[in-house]
Amino acid sequence: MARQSETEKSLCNCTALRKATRRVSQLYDSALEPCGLRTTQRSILMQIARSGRPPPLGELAEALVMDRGALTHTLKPLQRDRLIEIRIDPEDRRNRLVALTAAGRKKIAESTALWKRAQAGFETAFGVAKSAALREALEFVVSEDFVAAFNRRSDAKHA
Amino acid sequence: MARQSETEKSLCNCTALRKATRRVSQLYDSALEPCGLRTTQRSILMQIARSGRPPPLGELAEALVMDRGALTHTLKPLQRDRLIEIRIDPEDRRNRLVALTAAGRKKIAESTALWKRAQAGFETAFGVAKSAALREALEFVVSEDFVAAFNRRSDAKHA
DNA sequence: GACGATTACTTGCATATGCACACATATCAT
DNA sequence: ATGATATGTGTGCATATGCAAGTAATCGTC
Repeated sequence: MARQSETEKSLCNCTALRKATRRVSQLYDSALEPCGLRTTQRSILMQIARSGRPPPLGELAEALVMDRGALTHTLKPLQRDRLIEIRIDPEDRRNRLVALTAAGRKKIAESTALWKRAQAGFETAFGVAKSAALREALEFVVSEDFVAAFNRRSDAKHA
Repeated sequence: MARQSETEKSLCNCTALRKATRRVSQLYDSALEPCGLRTTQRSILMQIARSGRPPPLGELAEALVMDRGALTHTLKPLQRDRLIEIRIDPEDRRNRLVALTAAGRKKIAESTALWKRAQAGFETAFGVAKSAALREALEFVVSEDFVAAFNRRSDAKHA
């Protein structure tokens, strides 16, 4: 008797992603808790480390698929805890270079064992191969190609 | 010459999810912008509608894979804008029943055309079948089975 | 029928994010 | 040089979330 809308599950891809992210973030954050880092914070520190040099804020934001302003805010706690340092680029004084401190590197090391446990939990539960496939799918969603295709379709707006 | 950690991509499933969610949320929110709802807000209204009756806050939070406290906060703007109403359950005065108002239903209707465009953009870019598969994968990640399996593995803690 | 345990929320505090607007610095055409 | 532009950030405001501690209402039990 119930109308369809009252019983069917949500088909929204965005909602599905947000739900899953809430759940998984809770699990990873819980695992990381002993080291005092959140997943987001660790991902920022790791991205800086992977850059091999202190990246300008904009580049870091882009790598993290994050708004510049949002990143500025998010860096505050890390800066306060002396895990990172923000310097003005002498080459171009508009740039802010985000650098890991010694404490930052140490914190990464400290968090890695905890992260591995969470990651192992995920891969055990979801499957190693399926996890890799999922990451690949999500990477595509984040790519320029995806965004372009998305907009090409929905730009059938009223522009 | 670069150390591996400086060049390899992140393998963190949680980070991958968060990145993708940021991107996709931006796209959907942008599409929904004309109606004044965010994806999260729309997903809340839709979940209430699907319930078929005003659900207690806790049940709503669970359906949305969201913390109760977080949901309480998130409902504030919707309540302020009179899209929902929160009533005390006469059957059990501890419960808060979250009900759609007429304006809420109207807002859902208003947002649906916009949502469909965003959803179509996603499905065009990612593929209809792959989208369905992705949602299914994400649904599993959200399930109790997944959480149980995740914890079984990572509970090799020091408890 | 009062007391302790349980359940359902609310609040306060902190981080996570995005957007629009204000600022500073760099570039470039004239 | 100089003003118009372009670029890279910082800030303020609003929503999104989670957790811990406090509060209210219910229940089970003696």
